[in-house]
Amino acid sequence: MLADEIKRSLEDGGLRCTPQRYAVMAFLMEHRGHPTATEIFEAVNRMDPRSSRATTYNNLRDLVQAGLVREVAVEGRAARFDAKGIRHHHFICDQCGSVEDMEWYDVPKPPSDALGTRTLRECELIFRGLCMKCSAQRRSGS
Amino acid sequence: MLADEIKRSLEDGGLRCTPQRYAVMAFLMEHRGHPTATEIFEAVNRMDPRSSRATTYNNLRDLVQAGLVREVAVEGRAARFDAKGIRHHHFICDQCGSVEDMEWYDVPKPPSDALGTRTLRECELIFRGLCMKCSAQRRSGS
DNA sequence: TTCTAATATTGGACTTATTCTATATATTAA
DNA sequence: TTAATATATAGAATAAGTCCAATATTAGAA
Repeated sequence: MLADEIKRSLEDGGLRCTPQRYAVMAFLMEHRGHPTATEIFEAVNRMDPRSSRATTYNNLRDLVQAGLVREVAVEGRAARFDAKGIRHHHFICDQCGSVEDMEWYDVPKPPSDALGTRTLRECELIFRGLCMKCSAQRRSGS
Repeated sequence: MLADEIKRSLEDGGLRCTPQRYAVMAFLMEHRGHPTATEIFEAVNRMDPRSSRATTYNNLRDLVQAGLVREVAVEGRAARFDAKGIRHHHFICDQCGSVEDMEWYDVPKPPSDALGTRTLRECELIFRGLCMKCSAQRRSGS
């Protein structure tokens, strides 16, 4: 059952399983579309229990720190979040800015002399171009 | 001479070479450290000619559209910019958030069935981990 | 259970980043 | 010159995110 799994992973991360925090985590696991903090806040408040704006931000920060959620690197002003599940790369649409998951595959690491004394944790790809919708639009005479 | 080169590249991009726009472009070419819009605005205003905040933002938008400048994909609130010159990947420090350039090397493209009808323009790598400074700090007993 | 300390939640004020609006100014083509 | 277009500007407006002090909830010990 998903509920227990979420509860356990929160506790493993050293976080109490409060209703608000649970709701954020559950929403992220069910909606793999890289929602913004505002989207998460609004979604959670359409259900019970309610959560304040500050709490939503606090919980997102805590979840990121606990390693359960990732803040996705995209340009644009609003942070986007992603429950860490299956690894994947990201495709960002030049035109509409949507962020989509792309199947994971291993990527050649940088040569160690380029890395210097940095500590490498992970390597992620960002693809850019036009998403399916914007591609179709442009082909059919923009 | 750099000045002429900048002037020409602006005009190639269909943009007039105004003093304010020139200043933004010149600053980005001389400071390859992914400055934020505010940093660029402040730097430009330490010199002549002055530029308003709105103009700085407008020019950054125009330069990105013309393909001369890239908005870097990072998490964090403020957009960061980068004069497109030599291609490179990015290293983002988990701890201090700094963004550093990493030497370019080609990356295997996704299989076309994963891509579907998307149009791919480019593929960029994001490395995560600890930068040299934060790495050293942690080694010496945090 | 009941109690307690540590953690969370809350609304609202505040800060910061960015965009918008209206107007003035400069540049280019005719 | 003139009209059309592109730019620049200050400041207001919006959006995203943070901070705070008071209150409530939670997990675990007694």
